[in-house]
Amino acid sequence: MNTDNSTTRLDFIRAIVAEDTKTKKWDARVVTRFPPEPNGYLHIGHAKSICLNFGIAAENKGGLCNLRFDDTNPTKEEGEYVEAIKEDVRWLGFDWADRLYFGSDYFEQMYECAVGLIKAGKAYVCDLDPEQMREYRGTLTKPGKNCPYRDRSVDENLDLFERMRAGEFEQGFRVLRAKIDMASGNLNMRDPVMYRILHAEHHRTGDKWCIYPTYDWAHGLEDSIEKITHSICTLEFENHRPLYDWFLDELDVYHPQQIEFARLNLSYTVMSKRKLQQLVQDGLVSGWDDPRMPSICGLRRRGYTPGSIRNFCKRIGINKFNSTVDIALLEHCLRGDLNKTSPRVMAVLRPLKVIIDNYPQDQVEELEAVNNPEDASAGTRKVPFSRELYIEQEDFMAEPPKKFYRLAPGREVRLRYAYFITCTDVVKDAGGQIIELHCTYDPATRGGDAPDGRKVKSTLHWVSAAHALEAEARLYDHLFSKENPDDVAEGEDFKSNLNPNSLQKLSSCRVEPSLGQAKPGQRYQFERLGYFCVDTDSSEGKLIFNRTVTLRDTWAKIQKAQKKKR
RNA sequence: UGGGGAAUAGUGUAACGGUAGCACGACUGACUCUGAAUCAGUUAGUCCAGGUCCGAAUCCUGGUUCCCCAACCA
Repeated sequence: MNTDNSTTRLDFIRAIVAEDTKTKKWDARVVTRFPPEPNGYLHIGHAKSICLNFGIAAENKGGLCNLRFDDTNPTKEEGEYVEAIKEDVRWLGFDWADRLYFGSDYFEQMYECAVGLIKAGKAYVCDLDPEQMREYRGTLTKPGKNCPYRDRSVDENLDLFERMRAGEFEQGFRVLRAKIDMASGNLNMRDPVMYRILHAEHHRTGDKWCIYPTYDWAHGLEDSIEKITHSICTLEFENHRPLYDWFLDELDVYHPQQIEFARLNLSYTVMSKRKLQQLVQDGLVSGWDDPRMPSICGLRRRGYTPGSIRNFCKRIGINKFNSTVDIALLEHCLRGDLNKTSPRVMAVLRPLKVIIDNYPQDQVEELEAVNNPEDASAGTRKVPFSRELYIEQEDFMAEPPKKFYRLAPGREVRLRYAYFITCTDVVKDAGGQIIELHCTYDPATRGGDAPDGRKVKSTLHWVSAAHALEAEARLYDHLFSKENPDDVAEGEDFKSNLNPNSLQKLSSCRVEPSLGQAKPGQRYQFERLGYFCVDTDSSEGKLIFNRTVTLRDTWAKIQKAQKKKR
């Protein structure tokens, strides 16, 4: 039974693609591309675009999606980002096969095209400096005016452009502009710059070039050269579409269709490259791969699965208006995936010692535990049980409030896969802090069931004190404490909304011995606590776990509600 | 009198002139050796005002609100 009707309900972009395929607009070809600029790391907003572009290609017979680096600005871009981006796209589960391209590979062709445009009288070399150009451009409400260089002869333009390429001029002096319309209501059409002089080393072309194409000039050409059918980009490029079309029309070359969709916004986090960069630079997070970051590498380190991110991207839809998706949906997708695949294990985050007074002093039993109730093939494992154990501090209350049905004085609970125990005594230190519990166990309940059929209200996780491994756990919460981090008081910025409790490190956790071999990246469910994965900082001698996401926690909600009442 | 986009439950999205549906969240309840998962249910919506029509989220008119654009960034 498949009630997933997402395949029959097409978003507006897929609808366009389907229609074009039907009418054979592009000879029934479907070719998309994901065109990152290698000047930073990918984040989950990029994942939306990646899933869209690679997804559309995969859903259509013979469809292709290229990975193309839009590397037209050597002052901002670096080769190191290229590898990181490739790794992230691959990790997300997409394959560009042999179609890895770079805008810089087309520089020569672009140059030839520009020469053609000059010859056609559609482009000219302009000597205005940036400030003058701004003045000539006009404003949103006032038309611009033609610059004095607009009517240079074709020969003069050709000569100057050639000399720009030859490196005769200083950086910032002289640009090549398209001759369109200085009075256009669309500022992008007011004779946009096509080439600027940049005496900078390019990560791929080295010092071969000192003029570089701007986005508007380069992007459509890149799409055209690669015979892209649907050039999908974000909303802010809508104003650029007339220019995209103008260039390709004037050049009279293959002309893809540009389609714009809305970026992803997520509650409790920021998505702009600039802001994320700032968090890294200011040391407010440990790096781009800090598990609290919405970057792909951050999510990966946190323990997110590629499948959960893909599923999320499928469910948020595609539209043309700004919206903010509740991060709870991302977490829902994550839990859904992790629940099916994560081996269960017992770990105690904040240990409280329990002594089973009537359990033989040096006896150890190996009790059988289920690895994954969602997956019978995951099998079972043995967990050691002994007289001294640790349970979770919050699983005991000396004076239990209503609806607390874990351990309390005189109360009987089950230790998972082990025995029923009853609390007989509470030991406190001088300061009144509970330091250990004394309990008795019922030998007849071995394995966790009472032969007389009596029930207990709750089941606790535990570890054997002598056998447990010490570990560190890093508990994460939302990076920002406000749903919209940009919602700030006058004079403040988004950083003032950082959640001071977004990271909590617990260094004296105890985990069951089966975790001794755990390798970085491996994911587990710590029963009753959440999903955890081994951090890259972890080593054989020092286990470190990241809490990927908590389990849904009804008790926490009840507590919250009770607190509110008071 | 700049130009371009867009408005559907708290959130995200369907419905393309014919019963406003789905998911997340929240709230009930069932089940439970994870207060998890699972299952059942409740909650709540067409930006506003007119108009066309037997019938409007959808078409028309006029408003309102929000987003993008004045880099030699992408």
